[in-house]
Amino acid sequence: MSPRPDVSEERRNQILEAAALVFARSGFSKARMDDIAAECGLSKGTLYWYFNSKDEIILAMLDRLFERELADLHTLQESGRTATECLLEYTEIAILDMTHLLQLMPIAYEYLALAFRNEAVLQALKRYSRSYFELIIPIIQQGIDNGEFRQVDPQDVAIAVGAIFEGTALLWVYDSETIQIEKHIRSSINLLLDGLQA
Amino acid sequence: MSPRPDVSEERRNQILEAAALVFARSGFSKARMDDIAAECGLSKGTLYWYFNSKDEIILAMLDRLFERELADLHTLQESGRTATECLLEYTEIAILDMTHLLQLMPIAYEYLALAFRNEAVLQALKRYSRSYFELIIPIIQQGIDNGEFRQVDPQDVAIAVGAIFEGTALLWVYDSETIQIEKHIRSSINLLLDGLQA
DNA sequence: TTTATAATTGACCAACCAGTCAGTTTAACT
DNA sequence: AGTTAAACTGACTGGTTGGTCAATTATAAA
Repeated sequence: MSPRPDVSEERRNQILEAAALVFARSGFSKARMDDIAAECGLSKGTLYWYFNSKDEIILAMLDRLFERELADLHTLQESGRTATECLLEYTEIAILDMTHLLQLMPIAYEYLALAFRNEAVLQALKRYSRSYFELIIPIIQQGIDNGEFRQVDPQDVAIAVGAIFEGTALLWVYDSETIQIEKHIRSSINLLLDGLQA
Repeated sequence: MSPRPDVSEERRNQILEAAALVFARSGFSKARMDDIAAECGLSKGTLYWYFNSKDEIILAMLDRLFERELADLHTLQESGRTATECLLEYTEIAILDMTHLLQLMPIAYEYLALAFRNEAVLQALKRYSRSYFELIIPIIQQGIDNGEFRQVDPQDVAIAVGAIFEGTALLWVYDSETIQIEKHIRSSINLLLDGLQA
């Protein structure tokens, strides 16, 4: 029945990959559909065969980005180690993700701006955020339970950790000469961990 | 010699005020010059009398935003109090600024995205960032010198503090139901301060 | 081969909007 | 009252670009 093999998945990936590049280079609004088409070696018409609009491409691309990052975080194994070790490994994974995504950073911030005006984007962010908390709060709770950390609100700590990750990346945009993402995320997390010792 | 009184300052303010509203509402690119004109009750022609382009309005508006915030931070008096007290007061001022600027938050993130592609924007961010460090590092240094804090790198701490401010605001965008900016900035800063005690 | 249809193309269109400018109004100074 | 020039207006234009679609191509199945 299908007179040609189904290349939908391949094409969609191809398009989203190209879109990420072009959006990072020019920003969401300055990026033209023709640019994306050129970048992935397809025609504009084909983009519209696989996506209904420019906005749909933006949304799909960002969903994909977050999905990947969450997948990485879930590689974190809680095998018998201490909570401190878990948090430190978590830190290394997050740093790795971040350095991979450096070139896509501008997109992340446009996405945030978008969240104020687009319910779908906001929901995606919320899902991502909550997955993060579900992952990290139990680790901290465990640290408290086994006497490794003093009595603190695990949610407060999780938020502090998250704020350090996101905030350091943000400060790096402010001044990439002064801020070294890897070094300063590590030092901030360590300062925090020091304050948690029982 | 001037056949009419000089209203330049007044007009420029009026335009920038309106631009902030419209940009926050629609985003930089969707916002039309006609919208800004309508918002401030002037004609499009008049906007171009005071500014050469839409971009120039964006730049001026953001300079203004940062200028104000820095001015607020400089109200911080270091009069004889402890470094801890200084940092806590600093925190309260930053929280106050942030809650005032909540509705302008989307602009802040578009601005960040812009920084990757616009040297002028990047420079403005860098200036702002460095003013912040010049303000806060000495406070921490003082805390170390008088034995209030243990031996740490003051710059590392300053970066951690900054990351907590910016990062918490960012997490709030992710999930404003879970994150309470005021409460969680305070709790994170306190966790950090705990780790600094000598 | 022929057929059927999914996949692809790119010229084209219509809407949009930053920026222009010829003309009008206002108020300080004669 | 008249003169001057800054301040202001808004209809208009030209370049741009998201989205369309009639035509074309590729390929699995008959």
